[in-house]
Amino acid sequence: MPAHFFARPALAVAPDLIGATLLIDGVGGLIVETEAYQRDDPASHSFPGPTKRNQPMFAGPGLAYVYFIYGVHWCLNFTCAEAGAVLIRAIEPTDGIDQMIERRSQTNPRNLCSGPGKLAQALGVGPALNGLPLDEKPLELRAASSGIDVAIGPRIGITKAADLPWRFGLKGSRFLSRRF
DNA sequence: ACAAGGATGGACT
DNA sequence: GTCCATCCTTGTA
Repeated sequence: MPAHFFARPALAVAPDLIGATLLIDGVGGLIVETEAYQRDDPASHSFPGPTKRNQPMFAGPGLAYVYFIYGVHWCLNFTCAEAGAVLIRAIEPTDGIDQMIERRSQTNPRNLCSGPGKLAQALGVGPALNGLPLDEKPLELRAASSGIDVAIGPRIGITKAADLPWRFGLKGSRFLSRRF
């Protein structure tokens, strides 16, 4: 993964992450679904300006941004240029599947990482990861191969700016959180 | 100090 | 399809 990969707007980074490999302590797989969140985007955590929670989004590109939602789930983002971020929404498991099964108490491969909360649990994402650089352990990222067919659609689970087509996925993948 | 609501997932009808 | 657990963050007084 080139050093400047994340030093671009989230809207440019998000589709390029489809097909990339993400590992955390050796556990992970192929990123098959992402969403872009930008600074002047009412749905973005950075929209109201700097706060304690969104600190990593204002701390520069190439960092992990981890937040807690609905009192239950953790979600993993990669920070980009201009206080943007990309939400990692689904992964096709390839490495450390046994550990994912243990963490998720779930044996169906399609239910291990098919959603932002699920993949966070399967990969052991928690507050300890917040703000960490993406090019250092325990994180490992490898760029996608060329020729990836990317599907585009509106983002999921938001009420503000819900019509923007800023969700990206690997076309035809069986590991998405939802169909496009 | 307090109330509102959320980038979800699992259980259930 | 509907319902809702559960708690952190944020805006407001």
